[in-house]
Amino acid sequence: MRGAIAAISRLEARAARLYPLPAPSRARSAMPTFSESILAALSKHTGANSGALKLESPRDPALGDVAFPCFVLAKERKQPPPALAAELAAKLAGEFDDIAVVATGPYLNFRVARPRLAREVLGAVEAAGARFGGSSEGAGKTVVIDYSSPNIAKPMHVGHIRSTILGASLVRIFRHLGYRVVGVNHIGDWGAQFGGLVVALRRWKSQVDLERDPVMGLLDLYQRSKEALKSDEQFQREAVAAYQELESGREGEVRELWRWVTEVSLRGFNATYKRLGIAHEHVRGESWYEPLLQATLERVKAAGVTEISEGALVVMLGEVDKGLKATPCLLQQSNGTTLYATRDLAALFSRWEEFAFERCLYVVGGEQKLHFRQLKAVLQRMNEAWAARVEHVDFGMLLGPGRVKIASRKRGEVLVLDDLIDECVEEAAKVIEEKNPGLSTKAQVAEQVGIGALVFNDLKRERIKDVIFDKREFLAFEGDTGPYLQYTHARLASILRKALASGDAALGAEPDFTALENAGEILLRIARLGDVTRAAAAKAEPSELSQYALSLAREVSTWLTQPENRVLGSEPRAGAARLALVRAAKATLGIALSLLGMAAPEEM
RNA sequence: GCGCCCGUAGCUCAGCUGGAUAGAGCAGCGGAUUUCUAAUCCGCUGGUCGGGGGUUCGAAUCCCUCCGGGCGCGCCA
Repeated sequence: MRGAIAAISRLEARAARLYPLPAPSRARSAMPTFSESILAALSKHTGANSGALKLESPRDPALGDVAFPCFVLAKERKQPPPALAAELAAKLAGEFDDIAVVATGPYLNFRVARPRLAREVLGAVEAAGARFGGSSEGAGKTVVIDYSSPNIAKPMHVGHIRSTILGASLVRIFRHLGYRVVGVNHIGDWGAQFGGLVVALRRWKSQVDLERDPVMGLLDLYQRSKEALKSDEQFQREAVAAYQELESGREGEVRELWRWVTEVSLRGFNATYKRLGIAHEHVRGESWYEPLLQATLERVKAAGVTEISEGALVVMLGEVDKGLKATPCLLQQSNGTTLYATRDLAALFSRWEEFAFERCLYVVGGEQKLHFRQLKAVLQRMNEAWAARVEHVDFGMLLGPGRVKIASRKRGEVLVLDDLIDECVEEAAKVIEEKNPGLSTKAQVAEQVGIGALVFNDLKRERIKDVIFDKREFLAFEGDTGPYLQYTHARLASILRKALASGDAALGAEPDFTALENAGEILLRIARLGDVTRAAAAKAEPSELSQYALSLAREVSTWLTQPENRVLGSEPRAGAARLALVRAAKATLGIALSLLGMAAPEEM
């Protein structure tokens, strides 16, 4: 994937040399953007603070580019909104030479002359390059994102897909905004079940294939150990002993086996992550926090918020969160052992001390809402001011067609993530064979498109919504899918490639932006990438960007299809303007795809 | 029982944090191909925004209530 990106940027650089866009430098520093101009003029004539004036988009693009609803102001002035709109329209008429103002009922609609709009938007894209839509709002701030977090000794299955894909996208989004991002993989490498696994390894190692695919072999052993734990008392005793030995920290056979299991599991995970373009900054197993558990308990106790209830150590939470009055947080069982919450609390303290994060996001399914709400409430009771920085980024469940549960662990059926990815890639390869058999990079593109379909399927709706996992639907590669976005990108790339190859007359020409008269929606859409990216980060909601990318791709596709917008071989100055639009749309769509964690192929 | 979430076209979802006539995709029907890539585009059909109250100049959006569905609820993770 890295290679492809390098190739794209080489092409970009070459294209930029051949047909430079209007120099944005002076325009950006000296001239306000059209929305700034509009806000300033409104502020001047209404006396209202420009921050209090809210601009929006007209319902119908034919009405204008930017709208100002006059209701609020009209009420203050005890004036009918349409009258105020008309009055303001008259006053503002003389303010601009390239922005038209009309009053439409209670609305004031502004339309920016296409040359100005184009210069401004295309110039901003050109100036920012790959950083377009980004900012430096996160400079000096750290965001910790806990995502994916699989358990060892089992392959990643469809159940891990949502956290992995959502988290990976959030990592990219925050990074684009200048944050230092620490992607954390909190590996489940601890627990009583490893006692059973160790015994299973001792007994049946030779009966399974641990050579070719160790993780699948381990899964087999893990399932057999679960059976044996139920029926075989000798096995049970050995398993308990093995887990005790593991917990003791003693070096020996048990520790060695456990370490080996961890290693091969991580190796397997990393192969999958590599295909998805994912690399965590911080990989740490639950086991790492074991030595900190006593100190964590002491710390909570010292804060004076614990009590003993039915023999267990708990923190009552009703006083900081009424909804939790019936559900205290258990930190230590009556037999002395610690719990899930204890471990997460230990990890949280450790992360705070290590990273002093601005936000700490847990990309974990909605089933665990109570757990994270309790963790935050414990912090609140301890008067930790940073409790508010901890967020549970919850998401809906993965369901099969007909809303039935899939990947039920109880029955031991696992839909292995790698197999699923393979299936998507194979399907993509078939479509390529059918649509574009001459493509020289078939295998690479099939990988990009297949994975793109899978990733986008998970990101296109709000994360809280359940995902109906219907292969027939997202392997169709039609409509609102990842491949649709990639295809649009490839078509734009194709135009640029052909312009370069043929030495089109538009390449050296001075752009005539009046040729972009009917491209206003696209330009306005491009201009919004920054707002959308910020919203996606603020809400921890990648679907903001998915929906944005779909809108942009739809508008671009429509525009490209109209014969009058033909780029190549048209009148050179008009062609130059259209070529500039194509370049900016491609760059913008490419950035959006990359923020979602998808490849943007040049051809497909 | 308690806590939280969801309910918009036949299906899957948008709806710019309260604004103008509620929009896409899929499915169905009908069109566009000597293609700057038809993995596309255009048109048609399809709506009591779960029901009922309320707040507001204005509600799919905010509040209350009921209905339907889901998730969770101390010694698992």
